[in-house]
Amino acid sequence: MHLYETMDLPLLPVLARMEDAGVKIDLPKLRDLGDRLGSEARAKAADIHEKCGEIFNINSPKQLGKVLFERLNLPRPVKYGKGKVISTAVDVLEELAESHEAPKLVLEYRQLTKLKSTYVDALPMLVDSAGRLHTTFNPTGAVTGRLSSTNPNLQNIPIRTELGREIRAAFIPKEGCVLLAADYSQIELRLLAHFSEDLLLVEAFNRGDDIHSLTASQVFGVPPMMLDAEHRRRAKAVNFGIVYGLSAFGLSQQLGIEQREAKKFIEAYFERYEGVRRFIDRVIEETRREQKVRTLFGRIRPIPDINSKNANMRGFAERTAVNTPLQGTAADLIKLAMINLDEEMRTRSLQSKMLLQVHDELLFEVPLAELETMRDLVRDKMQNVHKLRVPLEVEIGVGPNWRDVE
DNA sequence: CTCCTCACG
DNA sequence: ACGTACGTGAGGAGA
Repeated sequence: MHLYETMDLPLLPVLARMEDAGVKIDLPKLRDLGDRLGSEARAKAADIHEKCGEIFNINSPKQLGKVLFERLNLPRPVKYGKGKVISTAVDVLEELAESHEAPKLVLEYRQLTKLKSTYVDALPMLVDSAGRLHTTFNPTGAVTGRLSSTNPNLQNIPIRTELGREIRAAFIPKEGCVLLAADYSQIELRLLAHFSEDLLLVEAFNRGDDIHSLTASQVFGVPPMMLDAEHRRRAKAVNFGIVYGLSAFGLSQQLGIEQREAKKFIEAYFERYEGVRRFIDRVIEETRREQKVRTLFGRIRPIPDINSKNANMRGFAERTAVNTPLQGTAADLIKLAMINLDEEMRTRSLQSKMLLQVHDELLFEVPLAELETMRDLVRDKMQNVHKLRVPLEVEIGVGPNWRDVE
């Protein structure tokens, strides 16, 4: 039996049904939001032009760079951006905000125009006559085995800012239904525990401990009772870094700390989580021999650059080799769960519809009469999709729109 | 078309 | 000494 037969092929009709179902959109809400974003963006632009003493196209990184670095003479970022254009990306503008009012305004302007152009203006044009929006899922969209979503991409609907969440609130269920969102909690770290068999990590997940607090306690040498929010925030970044194949530089950028300090955190981490260190070493070594990595279910990703003479390319390849089994196995697991769930829903003639998959989350439209049935079914099929050395936890939220699911 | 930027997990 | 966190898709600028 190959992956293709057990997983990728059976997933196709499931994806087709999801695409066909589509998700209902609150068009008046989007229109109101568009008006708000539009007028706020115009006001913001006028403010920027006044503070800079010049009218220019703020959307043009080239023109913006000229104004900031030549006209206003703001300090150039350390990393010049090897090209001709000096970077005006978020982290650069955040730093410049300390020297002048304009960069902060530009960031606010960018948020408004991003939300308007990419979502509020673009999505309504794709809504069908029934008020529903249909994406296309690409089953092989990502090299790791993840899906991707296009035309429109419904896997990057805003959630991180209050204003962005207004867009999410425009995703609604049809009459008589609610939306049910189910997401795997820390699935990649659980898979790291599974693969590495690291004692601390496995036992922590089996006890149901807060994993970021544990890492904070281990890395910073602070007793659990004495941890504050900042400890936990930094530990969370360390855990993310481990999954991505971290470097001291990357962690220091992420946390805004010295590279020396980041290096100490990383060393402390591997001293405590020896199983994780061995796992990373083993994956890199195996990848060097085979020039490829595999997920738990045998999905293969070639990593030819793992033996490159170019240290930079080799570094990329090594981080990729570490990350792929984690990201890729998570993708395999949710694909399997989707197949099993779809099968069960059809067998039981349920009217609920699976609508979207966002990498570690599934979204359903559920008639009120099926709510408790679906809660139990979704949790069961997702959590028990495959037996691992640690439990898989699924958080389920229900609500009148995609923002207010809890 | 490529580059930059930024939305998500 | 070098450049650096993994994986995507989309819109606007500019050539």
